[in-house]
Amino acid sequence: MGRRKVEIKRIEDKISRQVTFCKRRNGLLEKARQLSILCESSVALVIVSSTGKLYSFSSGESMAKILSRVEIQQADDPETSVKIQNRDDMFFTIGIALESLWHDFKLDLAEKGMNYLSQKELLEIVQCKLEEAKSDNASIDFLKSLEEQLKTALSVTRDRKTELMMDFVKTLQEKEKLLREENQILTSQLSKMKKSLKPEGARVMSPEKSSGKNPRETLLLLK
Amino acid sequence: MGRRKVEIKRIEDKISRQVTFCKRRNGLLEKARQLSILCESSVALVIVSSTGKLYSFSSGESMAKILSRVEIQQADDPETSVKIQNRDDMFFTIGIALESLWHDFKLDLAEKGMNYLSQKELLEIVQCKLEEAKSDNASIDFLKSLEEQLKTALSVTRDRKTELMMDFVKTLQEKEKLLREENQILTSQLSKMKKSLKPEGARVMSPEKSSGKNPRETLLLLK
DNA sequence: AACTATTTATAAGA
DNA sequence: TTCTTATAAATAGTT
Repeated sequence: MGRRKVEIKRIEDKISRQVTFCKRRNGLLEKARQLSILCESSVALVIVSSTGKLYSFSSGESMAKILSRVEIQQADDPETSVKIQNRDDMFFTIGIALESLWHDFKLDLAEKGMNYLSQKELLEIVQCKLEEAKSDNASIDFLKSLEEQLKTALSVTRDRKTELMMDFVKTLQEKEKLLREENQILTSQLSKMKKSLKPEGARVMSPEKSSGKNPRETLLLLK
Repeated sequence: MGRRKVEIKRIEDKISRQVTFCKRRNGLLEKARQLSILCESSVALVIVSSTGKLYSFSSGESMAKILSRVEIQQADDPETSVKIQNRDDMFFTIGIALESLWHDFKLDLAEKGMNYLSQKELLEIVQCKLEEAKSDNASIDFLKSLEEQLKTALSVTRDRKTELMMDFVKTLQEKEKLLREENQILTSQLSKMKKSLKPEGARVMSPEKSSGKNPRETLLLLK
């Protein structure tokens, strides 16, 4: 829809690519908004330009409703609930979670006395903050804290892997404790024997020779 | 763009709302695809109809690139990296994670010998499975496993907490190894001394009495 | 699910 | 950038 028909392939010219991005991005966002209103559907749209700038739209409401419906259903009958087994379920889940988070975020801002901002303005705030972070030369530790953030935000979500790891750590710590106890006993036995023996026989095979590691260093490593 | 101009407000007639949803949904998905190709941008779009059916599009590629760039930047200078402090950062993160997940999912399916499916067909599979799950009256345990799923699926994402725990586990395992070595040395020293001493003085203090745990059990625990 | 009259989006030019 | 405008594309109402 323009002066001439365009093939759908990467626009090579940088300038016109940027211009087209701007126009079509706005068009897409507007269409998303219209669809969500006209047809009472939930729409979540994220666009990231090739320069990394973020644009998004989300309708919220009814998706949040779906979410809460699912939650209620789950609460009613926790025994029949089924694990997410595959990526299909997961994608759907994430999609809803994303939408829900975004919706919450908007509510959050609204509560903080920004009731009169349009969604467009909200998005501008978000982008502005992200820009700030970038120009501060602060590379954001995005990914590393994703899990933690999710946990904070999605308080309903429980972390099984972490639990398992915690258990494993606990086991290891117990092992360590036992070993140290054993070590101590052996050491004390040894020193007592040495005392009772006095000079003879103690150096049949020195620990330094039987192992690459020096036990003193070892103990130091153990804090 | 039709026989007459329409106001952007909820379409009251159910039938025409559904028809419009179908038409505009397809239009929106196609526009999203075009934008992502023409302008090399990353686009993630989720649409949920008022009846709960899911439709989505995601471009992937360049978002994944952005993601890896962030990671590299982070790896280069872990000291200057900054925590996600607010929901803005988080939303962006989630948006990228979502997009990345979807992209991974598509790759996954493609690998599993479904190379010739169009994206449309892929989506149909997803929807079909979701429909199945619903009609099975199985309320999906969405949120409980969300975090775990994210962790499993986002192979690009490195999880700081997990990393820290892994490090911790590694340290513990090293400690364990050293302790075992030390233990072995002590044990061999002790047995040699016992041999050279023959009967006298060996049982000044038995390990079994100085500790509640039997060292043999301990060694068993250590595999 | 097609058709087609219109509206809307947008490519190119200014 | 922003606006203008010719034209392509999307789609509302109809069949």
